[in-house]
This record gives sequence, C-alpha cells and structure tokens, in this order.
Amino acid sequence: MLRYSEIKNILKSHKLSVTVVRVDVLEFFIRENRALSFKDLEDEFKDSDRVTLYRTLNSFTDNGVLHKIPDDSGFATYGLCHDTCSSEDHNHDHMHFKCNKCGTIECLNLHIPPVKVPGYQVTEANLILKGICNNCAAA
Amino acid sequence: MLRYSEIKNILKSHKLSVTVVRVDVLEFFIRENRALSFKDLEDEFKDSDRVTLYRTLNSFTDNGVLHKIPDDSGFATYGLCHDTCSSEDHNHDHMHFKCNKCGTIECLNLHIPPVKVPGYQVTEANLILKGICNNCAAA
DNA sequence: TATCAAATTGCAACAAAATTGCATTTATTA
DNA sequence: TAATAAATGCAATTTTGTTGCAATTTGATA
Repeated sequence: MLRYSEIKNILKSHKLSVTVVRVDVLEFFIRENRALSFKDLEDEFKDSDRVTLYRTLNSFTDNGVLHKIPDDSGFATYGLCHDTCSSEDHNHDHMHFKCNKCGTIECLNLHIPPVKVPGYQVTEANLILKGICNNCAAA
Repeated sequence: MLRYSEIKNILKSHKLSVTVVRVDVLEFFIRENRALSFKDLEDEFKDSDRVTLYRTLNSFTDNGVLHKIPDDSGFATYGLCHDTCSSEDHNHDHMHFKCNKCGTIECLNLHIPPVKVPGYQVTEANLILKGICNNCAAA
C-alpha cells in the first residue's frame, strides 16, 4: 500500500494539484497494477461525477502520469507511466498484454525492439500482445 | 483501378452478397490503399445512411474483408485483409504505421517477429508504429 | 426471366459515450 | 488567512453507435 505522501509527490512532480479525486484515482491505479478503462473508474468511484473522472484521466494523460493504450475494442485503457514521463516527454517502449480470458490489460516489463522501415521515420512503437496471461494460464 | 467483376469476386469469396454500397465501400478501400475510419466513409458516401456504413464495416470485419486496427485516438480504423482471411480465420501479423504529419494509417508489408513472454501464451500481436511516413518524409 | 425467400438498406427512435459552460467548492500561493 | 487559480458537480449538449421495422434489393430456382 502506497503512502499518501508518496502519491502526493507523484502528482506534484507532474505539476498536478493534489485533490481528493486525483489521489484516489492514482492510488487505485497503483493498487490494481494493471491498465484501467473509464468504466473501471466509474465502477470504483460511484460517488464521483463521470465528468470529473473523464477530466482526471485526461489531465493524468496530458501530464505524463498515465498513457493511453491502443485497443481495438473501442474502449481506451490507461496505464501508469514511468517516473520519467512528463507532459514534455512521454516515453513508452514497453509491450502491453491483453488477456482474452480475464480481459486484463497490463504493461509488460519488456522493451519493444527498435523497428526500422525504409523511407519512414519511426519515433514510437506500440506493441499489444493477446492471448492468455500468466494468471489464467496457471489456473 | 479495379474492375467491378474483381470486387464482386472478393465479396462473394467472403460470403457477402453483392450490393451497391458494399461494392462502393470496398472499391474505396482498395483505391485509397490505406486504413480508413468510419469518418472517412461518412465523408466519402454522404448519401448513404450512417447505419448502413456502420453495418458495412461490421460485416466486412466479421467476414474477413477488413481488420480493425487498434488506435489510441479512440477512433478505430479499418484495413484490408489478405486474400486468405475469412470469417473463420483472421490472420494478421503485419505492422501498421500511423503518420503524425498527414494522419494516414497504413498496413506495412512487414511481419511482426514472434514474441515470447515467460508464463504467457501469446496468440496474437499488434504493432503500431508512429512517426513520419515515406510520403511526408520525402516532401 | 419471373417469382419468392432472405438479406440489405434507410429511416426513426433510442442508448451510450464524451464534451462544454457555468456556478460552487477546493487547493495553492503569498 | 486572504486572494487567486484550479478542480468539481450539475445540467445540457454533442457525438458515436445501436435497434426495430418497413421498403427495397439480392440471390436462388423454377
């Protein structure tokens, strides 16, 4: 469990003012340790306004606390960024995994090897793997 | 320019009946040679009903004419499948590229190398590259 | 090619997802 | 602690996508 002071520092270091909703949402992301969708937040914070949750996700994404994970389901999910991310420099070169069984989307601690395409300038790569996650495979 | 008979054959080989809208939409995908969003279709086919275009995208995707390309913008785009795709077997192991300048999303003729994750069963991989496409880089 | 069943289309209504404006409340700074 | 700036909650609105149904079109076949 993360201490309030630590969460507060994360927000401050990303130039975000410390509010009740932001602390709760960030703590939720850290505790769950997986990518979360808007729906996940809505379910968890039933007493918060939907608009506030939308705005929280946006400010977190803008300021480098979260990154948006591409998904073909039409529902974006969000994952925690590295400490080093800021509004100036979002830097993500890790893979994502979506489990077809439990639906969980998570950030893997694996780098995407650099890809070269002749004639193209590649500055960013997003790799989303699908299959069965380690939890479901073990069960 | 693709002949009507060829487009008709593509539809038939995917078990889709040949209708005016379907022929036009498929011809548009082939002609544009890039991934298209619902909005692209809406702009192109102003006299067709929105519902019909949605249903066309869905039937094409279900029957292996198109595949959905994950995107973090929230807007799904669709790309042409290989000849071999069917409703039974969608098989895509190529990379996608999204240009930050012109916004074009395209399918690259490059395979995604297989990825292994210890403890996980990986059955599918989606790689989306971003940067500057060859057209914009040359200009 | 005429007929008929099955599928597609267009329309209207509806549902869901996301955004905007604004008054109120909360946080930050000095 | 007061003043300023930012975030929140609410209502209204826009955008996106879906559903039901009647009219039309397609595909099969006689």
